[in-house]
Amino acid sequence: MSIDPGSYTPIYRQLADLLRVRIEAGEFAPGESLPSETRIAQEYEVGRDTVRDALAALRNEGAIITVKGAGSQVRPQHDVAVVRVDGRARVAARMPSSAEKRQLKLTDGTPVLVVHREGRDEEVHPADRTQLDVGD
Amino acid sequence: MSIDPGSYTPIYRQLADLLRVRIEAGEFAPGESLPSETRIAQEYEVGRDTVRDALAALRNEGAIITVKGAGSQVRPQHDVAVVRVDGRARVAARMPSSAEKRQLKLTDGTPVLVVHREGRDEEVHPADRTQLDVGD
DNA sequence: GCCCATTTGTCCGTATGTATA
DNA sequence: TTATACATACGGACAAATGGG
Repeated sequence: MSIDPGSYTPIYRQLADLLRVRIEAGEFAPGESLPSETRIAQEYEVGRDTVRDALAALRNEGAIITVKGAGSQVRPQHDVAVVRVDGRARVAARMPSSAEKRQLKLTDGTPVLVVHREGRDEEVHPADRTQLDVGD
Repeated sequence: MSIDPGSYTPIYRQLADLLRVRIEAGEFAPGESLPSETRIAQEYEVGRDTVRDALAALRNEGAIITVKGAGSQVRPQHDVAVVRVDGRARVAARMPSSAEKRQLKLTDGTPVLVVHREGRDEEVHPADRTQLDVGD
């Protein structure tokens, strides 16, 4: 499979799909680095900006993380903290505000879980390392 | 408040902050269009690319939605469907796969809620129009 | 239905700054 | 210190979608 410049699907999206397949196939282990943007641009014969668009898409869907100066890697799996939610509650999810993102040290593509309970403050949990245990 | 090109905070981020403030102040109602990228670029005297970076940040945090050919608008609030979750369950949140994004017609910056229950199929709900009612 | 102006999307280029190793 | 890699910011050009007339 390769890139078709004549396709109606944008190149950066085709490239993101190709990289996603390689990631899911296990070609890059979690925590392992992908090739550099320049390298990928050479391999697929596209501009670096196009590569960056593809990597941005993968970041925003939580597939990879990127560290300035160091490169991109498959998103490492965190240990999951199971948070018990007693009693009746409302649970929602959303993207963090920029303040929450800083405070909780959230990477791009990481939502938060929000727990509302009667008479209590709202709880906000990072979704990349939290599961809720609810009910009963 | 204005943009300081000499700041250590990137221009596109300063611009995103400025626009976020204007949105939160109610200058643009939900569903109401923001000025065009070109217009914003002129107003703040920055390149269109910088404006696009700022708008992308706002999209990915769920603050706005953008429609090709039509512009960006403050994210309209959906009616929330409350989904009752009976019994014990595990609840998580993550960004949708590209397939889920298409199927559920999710806009950028919209996570999904995932409900795991013993002996049942996993349930996936769009977080921009779903809340879970859990417990008891 | 069609045309047209507007607007966003895609893709490329260059240059410079900053973080990492 | 040096080299590599990503981040930011500007520019231009054309494609594609929208909406109004």
